[in-house]
Amino acid sequence: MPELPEVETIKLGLQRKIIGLKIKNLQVLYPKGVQFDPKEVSGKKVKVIGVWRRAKMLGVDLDNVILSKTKDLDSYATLQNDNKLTLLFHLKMTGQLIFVHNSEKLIGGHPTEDMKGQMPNKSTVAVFEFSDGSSLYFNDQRRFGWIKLFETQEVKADNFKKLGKLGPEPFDSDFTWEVLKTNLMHHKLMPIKVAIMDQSVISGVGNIYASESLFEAKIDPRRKVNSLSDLEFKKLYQGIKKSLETGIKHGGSTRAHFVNVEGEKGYFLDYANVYGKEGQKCHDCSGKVEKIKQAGRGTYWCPSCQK
DNA sequence: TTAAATGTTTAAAT
DNA sequence: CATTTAAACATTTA
Repeated sequence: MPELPEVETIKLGLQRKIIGLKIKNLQVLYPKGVQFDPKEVSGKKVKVIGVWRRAKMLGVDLDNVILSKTKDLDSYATLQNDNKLTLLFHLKMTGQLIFVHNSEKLIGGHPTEDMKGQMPNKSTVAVFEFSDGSSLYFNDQRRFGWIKLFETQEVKADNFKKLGKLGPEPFDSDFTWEVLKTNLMHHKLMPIKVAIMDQSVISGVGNIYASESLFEAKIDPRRKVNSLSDLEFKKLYQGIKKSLETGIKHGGSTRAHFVNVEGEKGYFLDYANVYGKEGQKCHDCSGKVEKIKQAGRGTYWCPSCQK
């Protein structure tokens, strides 16, 4: 599930909580979801030194050196990394990462009721047990998600080339509306909503934020890419950034921050303008939100203000 | 019972 | 060859 904002939120949470911890054991409950030998990271010999995100993937850098203190958690990992290991997570549609320490819980990913309950549960794929007694649970209802193990320098080389053909990160400074237009125009005849979700066009936008972005930009999701004007590409560029920012601001689709048993409040979908709002009144006009199907996926939009 | 669910890969069709 | 669509993956829930 998680799209960029959800994975970003999880990243920010884990950076605060697991950096510096040593992995005592990796327990695997669903072997297909863990594509390496768990012994390679078990036995207290590796320590978490960094957590990062690329597209919808989450990386956890491991090392066995003593670290000096740094404020910037992002650059932490890149300081010293030669021939060290990196865990790579993809949560796909229904993945969750749940960090538990004493009575505290950090949850992120696909929102379900059981994520608040006892761990592990029936959807638990793997459990990282740290030497301080805390644990990180990787749950995945539909079991599409996975964890892989790479050499850090290998996975980070050439702007994460190993991870596939990935478009620019939406918040990188070299991502401009012109870049967005150029990449989208590789799919001239595709409906704009379908094209936005291609990860080689732009990284991290999935089904929720594609609908939200087009609503922000007031563009009909069925429009062919080559029918957009430059002004509309600019509006779409802004719409993508705005909807992703809003998602991150609200902690992604899940709370994804610390809670003490109580405290479960709303999540991003409560703030969405159109996603999941079929039949409801449009936030911006007097129209009604509709749902259509595009490339096998649901698209939500307001026909009266998205032209 | 059928459809759909926040993703990606691969095969098939155009 | 390039582009686009559909199926597949596995499970739960409406």
